[in-house]
Amino acid sequence: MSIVTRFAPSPTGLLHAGNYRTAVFAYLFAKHSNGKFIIRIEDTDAIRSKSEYIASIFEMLAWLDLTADETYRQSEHRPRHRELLEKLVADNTAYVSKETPQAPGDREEVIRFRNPGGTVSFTDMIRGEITTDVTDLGDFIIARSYDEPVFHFAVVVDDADEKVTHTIRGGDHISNTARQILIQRALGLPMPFYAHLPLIFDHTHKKLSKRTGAKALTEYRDLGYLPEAILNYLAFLGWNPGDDREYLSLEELVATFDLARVQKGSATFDEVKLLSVNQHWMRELTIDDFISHLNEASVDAEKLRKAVPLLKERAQTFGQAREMLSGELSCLFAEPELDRNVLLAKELPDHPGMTILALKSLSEAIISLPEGASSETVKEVVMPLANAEEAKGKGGRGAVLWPLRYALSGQERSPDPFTLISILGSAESVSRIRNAIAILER
RNA sequence: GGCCCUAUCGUCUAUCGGUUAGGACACAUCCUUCUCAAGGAUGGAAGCGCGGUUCGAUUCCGCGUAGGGUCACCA
Repeated sequence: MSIVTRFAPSPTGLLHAGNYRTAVFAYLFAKHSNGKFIIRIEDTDAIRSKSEYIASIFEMLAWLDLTADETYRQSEHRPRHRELLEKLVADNTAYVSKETPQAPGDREEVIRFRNPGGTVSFTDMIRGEITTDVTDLGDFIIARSYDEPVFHFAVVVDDADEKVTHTIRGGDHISNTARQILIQRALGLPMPFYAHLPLIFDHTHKKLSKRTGAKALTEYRDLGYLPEAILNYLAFLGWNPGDDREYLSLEELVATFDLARVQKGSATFDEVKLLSVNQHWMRELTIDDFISHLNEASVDAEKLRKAVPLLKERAQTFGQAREMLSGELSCLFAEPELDRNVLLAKELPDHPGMTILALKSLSEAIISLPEGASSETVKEVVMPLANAEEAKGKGGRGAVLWPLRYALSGQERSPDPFTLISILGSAESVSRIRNAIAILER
């Protein structure tokens, strides 16, 4: 059997990670066995559905690299829905019912399904057999009018028409399944396999929802998360490959994915873990790719290239990386302002002027450095001077390295001076050191 | 409240009756070190409770408890 799965979002807002997670699972399951992955936009709610949300869904799915084999809009199927609705009413398995409107927008006439009662059960691929007593559902509404089918009806018809073999969706649909099966039977349609995914909780331990502050996936993209990280993290919420691997690419996920390893219990969305997954994937990037993701045109390109290792080691998102470029790492691109007292922080009281002497010999050593010297080379030249100071037994290496690093960075916390010099180049480094000496001599 | 689902470290999870209950993230300590970051090492940290079944239960069953989902003319 050729597998067909679908992702059926409703475009009534920007989708969050929980929504896209069902897309990820449906996609992985289909692609694992070379099946089809369908996207069906459930836009039957004409009032709340917005085209901008539809655009966003396709945009984000493309961003995640989840490509659909077919795409549909539920609203395109109106004629088909109408046809089957009429059939049901003609069969007397559904009927037009006079109503007293309870809320604004309510119709005076709706179509209700004649509930046969009894119990309905199905075998969920993740949870096993689930049985529901369908009697207490009553004669539920399946359409507001012949041209306005309600979700349960449209889903059943569309899944069948689109030849969906596996309906993979969130666990919050479990209780909808029984009534959908009832409609299926009345229509004589085949029942797909069902797989209800464990829900994703937020920090309040409730189903992820925009109402309680779940971020839209677009926000993560804008914050500088990598799609491969989101994908990786989402796939691991409620599933695991069965071994100790933690970082899998889309290709590897497709190869490994198995519904049998999907968890039954809900999982809590953990931004801290997401961050670390994202950092992993950032570190996998080549320097060029990293820079293009950074998209930071306002700084010196050559220095930026050299700063990438620093960013990879410190930033967990590209947003953070950009912040660093204008914050703690800004000294790489602009001359720092120095505070005389900080410069002298490691100066020994009985050695007035020691810092000046140290900086002077440092600048002499650094000026002779070859162009493009690596931080290791710099270290080989600078460290002996610091060690010599330590050998004197007074200030230690810090007496040399602290003023050096501060002269270069203007910050009490920064990357080590060797790395700074290798990025700044010897000329600029010496100029900054001389600037520091001038401040001390003032 | 009715119905349904779920239950291993703080979090994501491994274990498909027999393990010193493993890994990852986070955390702590140490090492490295002028600072920060990274890195390395080490450590603390879990089977919800009670009954069964069994030679043996985290694992199977029942009950309890807890949490969640769902009860729309939204999807």
